[in-house]
Amino acid sequence: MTKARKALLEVLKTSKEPVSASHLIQQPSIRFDQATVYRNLHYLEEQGMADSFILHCTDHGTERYYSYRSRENGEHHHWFHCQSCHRFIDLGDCQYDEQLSRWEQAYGFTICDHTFFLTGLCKACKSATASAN
Amino acid sequence: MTKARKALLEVLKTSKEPVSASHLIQQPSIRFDQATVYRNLHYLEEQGMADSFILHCTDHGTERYYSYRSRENGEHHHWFHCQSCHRFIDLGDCQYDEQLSRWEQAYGFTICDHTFFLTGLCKACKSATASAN
DNA sequence: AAAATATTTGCGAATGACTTGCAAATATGA
DNA sequence: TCATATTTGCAAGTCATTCGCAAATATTTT
Repeated sequence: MTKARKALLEVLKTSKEPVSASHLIQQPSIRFDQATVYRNLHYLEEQGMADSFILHCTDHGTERYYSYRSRENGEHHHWFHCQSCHRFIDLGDCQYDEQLSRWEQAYGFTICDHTFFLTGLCKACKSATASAN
Repeated sequence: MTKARKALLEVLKTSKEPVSASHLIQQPSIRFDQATVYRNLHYLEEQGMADSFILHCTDHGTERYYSYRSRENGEHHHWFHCQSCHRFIDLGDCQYDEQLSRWEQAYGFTICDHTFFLTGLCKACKSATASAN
C-alpha cells in the first residue's frame, strides 16, 4: 500500500458521498499527479476496495465517481444525485440481487456489474427554486 | 424535421439495440458532420423521441448510447450489455416506477431521470470462452 | 547492506468523445 | 421575393482520462 493509495483510500473512507478524480486531486491530502490518482483509483477498484460509476451532470460534465467499499460491507450502495446542488443522497445497500439472478436465469447471461442511480432535485433545492418565483 | 433528423430517427427506429454517435456516423445513411449528429441527438432526446445512457466498455471506451422512443410506448427500456461481443439484450420496459415514487416520498426529492443497465457476458460468449480452454 | 529486479511516480504529450464559433446553406413566413 | 430564423459543415477547442518514458521507491536476491 503506497502513500498515494493510502491517501486516496482515506479520503474515500471519510467521504459520505462518491467523489470524482478531479475532486480528489483538489484535496490537500492528495498531492499526487493526476496520472497517479487515476492509476490508483483503478487499482483500488480492481482490488475491490472501491466502487465507481460514471455520471453526467450539466454543471459538472461527465465524470467517474468513486466510493469506498470494505470487504465486510460487501454490497455497494446506490445514489440519488441532485443536479442543482450536486450532492448525493445514499439510497442504501443494493437490493437487486434476486432480480439480477432472475434475469441471469431467464437470459442465460452472467452479470458482472450493474449500474443504477437517480438524478433530480433534492428537497432543499426544490423549495429554493419554488421560493425564487 | 430536417433530413439529418429524419435519417437519425430512422436508424434509431430500425436498430434493435442502443447505438452510439460514432456508430451512427459510420452508417451509410448518415452522411452528416459529427457536430450535426451530436446536435441532433440532443435535439431528439430533448423532444422525447430518443433515450440515452452513458456506458463504459473496455473495448469501446465511454460513449453515450441512444435508442428510439415513441410517444406511445412511453416507458424506456433497460439493457444488458455483453462486454465480449458488445451486443445489447433488451430487458423490457422499465418496471421501477413504484420503487422510484417510494424513494421520492421517503427522501422528499424529485427524480428527473434514472440510469440502470447490466454488463457481463452473454450466453453465447460464455460458452465460447468455456470451449476455448 | 549493496546489487539486481520490480513497482510506482511525475511530467508532458496524446487520445477520443463531444462541443463550439462562425459563415455558408437551407428552411420558414410575411 | 425579401427578410428572418434554423441548420449545417468545417475547423478548432475542451475536458476527462490515458500513455510513454525516465527518475524515484520499494522489494528481493546475493
